[in-house]
Amino acid sequence: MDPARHPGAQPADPPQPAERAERQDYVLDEQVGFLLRQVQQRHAGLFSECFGGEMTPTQWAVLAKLAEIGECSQNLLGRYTAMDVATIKGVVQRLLVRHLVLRRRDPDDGRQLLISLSDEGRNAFDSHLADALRASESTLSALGEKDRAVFLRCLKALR
Amino acid sequence: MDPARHPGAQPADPPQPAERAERQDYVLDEQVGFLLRQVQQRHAGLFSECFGGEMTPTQWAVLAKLAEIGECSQNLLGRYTAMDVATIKGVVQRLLVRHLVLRRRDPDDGRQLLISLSDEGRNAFDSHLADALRASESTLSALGEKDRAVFLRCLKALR
DNA sequence: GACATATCGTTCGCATACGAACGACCTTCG
DNA sequence: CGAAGGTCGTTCGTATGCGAACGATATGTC
Repeated sequence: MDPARHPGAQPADPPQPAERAERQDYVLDEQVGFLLRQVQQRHAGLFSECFGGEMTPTQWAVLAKLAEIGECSQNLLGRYTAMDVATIKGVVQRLLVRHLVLRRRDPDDGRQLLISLSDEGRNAFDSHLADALRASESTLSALGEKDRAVFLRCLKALR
Repeated sequence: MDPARHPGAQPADPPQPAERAERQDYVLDEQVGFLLRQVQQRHAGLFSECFGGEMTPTQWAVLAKLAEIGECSQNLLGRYTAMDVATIKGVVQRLLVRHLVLRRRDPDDGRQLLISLSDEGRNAFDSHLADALRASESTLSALGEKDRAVFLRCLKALR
């Protein structure tokens, strides 16, 4: 099939040359957002593959951040891992069910919940560390050394 | 993290210097997936801002692709816009409710649904074209000309 | 101490995303 | 023709992601 060709499928009235020019200038496949979404999708697939489907990128991010900084309020944890309060709540909840994290009330601030890695969670982090590195590597495998550096620098600048 | 308790009398050469180095090497904020998610989130916010909250990136992608190629089966439209069959169904459904697209059975293939822009959808595309360009521009505003070119090239290679 | 304000966590609704299973339909091969 | 296999669309379940509203708690100010 040659789906890219739809010769006369749409009348495509020609009375507005200016708009038609603009319309031609807008190629979806050249837009940052569209490309970003696709790269993220591919990464998510590779990530799931590397982890044997046992962990999502966001769940891993929470484990990794907790391993990095230790016990932390749920709210702050969300900020560190770039998750909305509603999102971090769900992620923590699912990790709780799997006994990978612990949750307790902050004795000094009744509003906060303190989240930390359980022993099981720490083991999970250690045993999946290689998977995480492979996921990052796989995602970038199409780029050379130089491009990777520039690409990562750009990502940090755009975040 | 210091379970260096080796009850037995082992030769005790440096206890896994590789693993210890690995754990320190893994900084979440340096991982491509984590950065990608954040950049995408920022873009989504800018996109919503530019469009006055009237359109999501995926909905816009469908309109833009339909404007580009004309009538198209729902399945193929999903492939063009990088959406799962379950996802494209929802997006098309929401556009249908807003009367921005039309849907009809393919007379030559009873399985397919043919999706196309309505007049209203074409107007919406035209009137939001500037918003879309502003969204792309805003997302990349932190990068110079050269970096933008490299960045976009990398994104296309990683997709 | 009391009130205004701010923060934290929860919940709801909506919108992507994807895997899996399913029925309907088309094509191909024997 | 008829069976096998492929494609298309739908549905379900699960998991992000965000805005908004809400109650509970802390803090700052008077």
